[in-house]
Amino acid sequence: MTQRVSSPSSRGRKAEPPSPSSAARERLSRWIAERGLKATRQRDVIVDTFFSSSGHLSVDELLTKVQARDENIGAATVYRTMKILTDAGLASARHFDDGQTRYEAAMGRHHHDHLICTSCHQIIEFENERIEELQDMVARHHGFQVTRHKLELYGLCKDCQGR
Amino acid sequence: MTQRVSSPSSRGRKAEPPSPSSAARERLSRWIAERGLKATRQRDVIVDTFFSSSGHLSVDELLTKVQARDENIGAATVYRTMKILTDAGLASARHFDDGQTRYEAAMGRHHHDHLICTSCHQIIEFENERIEELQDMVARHHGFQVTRHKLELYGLCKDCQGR
DNA sequence: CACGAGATTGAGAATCAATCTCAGTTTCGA
DNA sequence: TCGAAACTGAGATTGATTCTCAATCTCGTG
Repeated sequence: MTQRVSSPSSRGRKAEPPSPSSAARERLSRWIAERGLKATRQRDVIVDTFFSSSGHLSVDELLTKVQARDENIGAATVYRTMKILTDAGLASARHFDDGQTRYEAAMGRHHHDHLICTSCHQIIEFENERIEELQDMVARHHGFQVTRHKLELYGLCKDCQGR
Repeated sequence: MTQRVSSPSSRGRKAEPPSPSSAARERLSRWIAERGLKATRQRDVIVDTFFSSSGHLSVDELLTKVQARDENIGAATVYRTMKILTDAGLASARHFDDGQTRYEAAMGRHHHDHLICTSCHQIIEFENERIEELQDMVARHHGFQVTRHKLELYGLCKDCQGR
C-alpha cells in the first residue's frame, strides 16, 4: 500500500538489465503466441510488475503497484492477466485464510508449503520431503490419487511472539 | 444437490436412542447461559439439524435441511448460530477450495486432516501423528509458534479414478 | 404472571472478492 | 493498410457472508 515501485525515471533510455524474470517473459510470449492471444501494453506492465515484486502478492496489492505505473489499467485486466500467468505455469495462486487470492512466481520452482504469521502476515516457505512422503502414504492407504495438496501452518513468527 | 437425506421410513416408532449430541447440546446451553445469550426455537432447530447430520455441511446445505423443518428460519440466523457453535468449540469451520465454509461437529474430537475428492466431493478424514511431529519440527526450526494448521490432499478417490 | 431490558430474528441492504458484459480499442497476420 | 478477433475499462453481476433495523422473543424480577 505505502509501497511504491520506484519508477526508474526512464528518460527514454531502457538500460535493459538481464532481469531474472526474462525467461518467464519469454515463456509467456510463446504461450500467448501459441494460442492466438495477443501481446498488449497492459499485460506487459502487469507481468513486469509482478515479476519485479517478490513474495505473495494479492491482486489488490499488485493492482496498486500496477496503477502506480499506469493509472488506467483496471482491476479486471489484472485478474485476467494473473489467470493467464497461472495457466501458463508462471505464477501460482494461493488461498490462505484471509479470503484473498495471492500469487507467487512459479518459474520452475519446486513445490513448497507455508508458515503464515497471523500477526504480521509474514509468509515463510518451506519444503519437507519427509512430510510429502507421509502424505503419499496416507493417500495410498485410502486408495486416493492426489493431484495437489495444501499444507499451511498458522501461528506467530519469531518476531511476533513477544508481543 | 440431487442428494437427499433418505428419510428412514419412520413408522411412528421413535426408539429414543441416547443421542450422541445430547452432550453437545448441554454444553451449548451452558455456554449460552454463561454469557447472557438466549435460547431460541430457531437455534434449537438449527443445532438439532446440524448434530443429526454428519459430514462436512455447508451453510447452504444446512439451511436447506433447517428450512425443511421450519421454512421461516433465515440464512442469517444459520450463519449466526454456526458462529456460536464454533465459538463454543462444538463445531469447527473448514474452508476447502470450493469457496464455501463447511462445518463439522467438533465435540471432543481429535485434530484431523482431510482427503478431498475433486470429482465426487467425498471427504475422508485422517490423522497422522508423524506428520504432526514433522510440522512441529519445521515450525520450531523457523522459530514459529504454530496455533493451528491445515493439511488438505486433493485428488481422486478410489471410486472416481476409473472414470 | 406481567414487565421490560436486552438479545434475537428475518429481510433486505451492504460488503468483498472475483467474474461477466459490452462497447470502444488494439493487435497482428495477410 | 485492413479487418477479424482478441483486449480493455467501467460498471453490473454473482456468490458468500455480514450488517442493519424494526419487530419479536426470552427470561430474571417483582
